[in-house]
Amino acid sequence: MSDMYPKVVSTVDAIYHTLADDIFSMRFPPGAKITEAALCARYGVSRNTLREAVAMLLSHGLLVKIANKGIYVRTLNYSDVKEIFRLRELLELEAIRSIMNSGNIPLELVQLADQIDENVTEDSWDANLKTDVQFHSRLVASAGSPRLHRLYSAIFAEVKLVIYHSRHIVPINPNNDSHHRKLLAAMENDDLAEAQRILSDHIHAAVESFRSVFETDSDDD
Amino acid sequence: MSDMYPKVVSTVDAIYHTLADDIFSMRFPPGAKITEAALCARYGVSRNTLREAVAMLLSHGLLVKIANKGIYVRTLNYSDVKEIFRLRELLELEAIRSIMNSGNIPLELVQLADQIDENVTEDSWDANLKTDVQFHSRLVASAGSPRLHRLYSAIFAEVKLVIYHSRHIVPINPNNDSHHRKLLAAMENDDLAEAQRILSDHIHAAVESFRSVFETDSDDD
DNA sequence: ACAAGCAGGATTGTTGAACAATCTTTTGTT
DNA sequence: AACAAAAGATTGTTCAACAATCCTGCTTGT
Repeated sequence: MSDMYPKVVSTVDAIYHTLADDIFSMRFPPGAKITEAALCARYGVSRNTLREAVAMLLSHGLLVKIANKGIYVRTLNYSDVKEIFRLRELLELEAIRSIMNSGNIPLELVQLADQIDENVTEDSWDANLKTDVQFHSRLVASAGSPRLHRLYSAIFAEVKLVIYHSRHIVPINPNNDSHHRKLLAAMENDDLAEAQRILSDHIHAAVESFRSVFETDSDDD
Repeated sequence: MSDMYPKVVSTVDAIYHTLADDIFSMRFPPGAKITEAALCARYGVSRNTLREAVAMLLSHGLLVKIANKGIYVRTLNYSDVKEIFRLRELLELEAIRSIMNSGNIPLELVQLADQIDENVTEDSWDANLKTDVQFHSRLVASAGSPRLHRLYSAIFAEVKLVIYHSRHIVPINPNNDSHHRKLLAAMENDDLAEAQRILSDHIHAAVESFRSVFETDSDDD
């Protein structure tokens, strides 16, 4: 991090996001070995600062450390994807319950859902995906439970890893029939079971669409 | 950390646990201000190492940071307790589903449940509590999902904070009727609904027993 | 007497360099 | 060719320094 006039976020946070982006974009592909010295040079920060950022990435599952040996970019197989999305489902279902319990659907979510549907006809596939990711992130954030959000953060980095790494491979968009709007409608309608069913279907469909990307020979179930 | 012949765990890990213990035992009471320099002196480690440990405590919720100001020991109110135990319930229920799905109950859990019941007549209240905590921790660990365990870690430090801080205040032991054995029996019996009910009751009873300890005037439901 | 503001001290944020511990690779000897 | 020792690379940890920010208390002008 070179010159930045008034410090807005901590250097550690900035490096965290920069490094995460480099992983999402495959500039550091799965399995790649990471050396602290190389990253310090790349980002222009001290080793201590970098190590704090790396520690976060480790705790969020984007990096894997082998003691005294090295740090590697996480390699995911299809079992991992299923595990990640199962936990994601669990937490988002809780967010839905919490929001419905509070009695009002945040406008922010409605806007994001609309945005997704509007863009679906255009060829802005990447922007659409980003909005989709944001919808789910904000869904959990609006549940009003800082700890639920904390737990979600601990799995969401891997969710993004899955989504972004299959960005140009996944055969067809599984989100093109207004899942998000229907979900919010069910929540508005006070129909918890329906809302949960829509979310679960949405997530299960996503997992299924990732099968071809992450399934390898050495992968049971 | 002074002399230790062959290094077993990293210094950061050691400091993490030592500091956590100091918080659990109220040597650093809730709301206490923590200064890095003081902790470095207390534990005899460098500031960088200490900062890495503190970062973990922050991500687990035991410490709270206010930027450029200081670090404070988390102060919990009854709303926090309810939130913490709700999430704990969510994750442990998932662990139960996962274990039952795998088809066999780990012996380790049976042994811990037996140990709890055996000790309940003795006056070893503290040891019993520790075993209870361990049971739930191992329950999630044996689910065979590293990420479920990771999420659980992100909330379990606060669970321990609640339990240990009310150690000598909570009126009566809510665990004295073989909850754990009954839970395992239901799991053995392939009765998911019953197992879930037992766990939820166990947790809700615990939360209720903490009400008097954590409830303050400025605390709505 | 009292509010504004400035100076000084304390604490965090970040850097750079150093050395020990451990792992990997190369080299050297038989 | 095989095994052992030396050299190199990387992580783990420490120390010292300085910048940025916050808190405190004092000075000063009215």
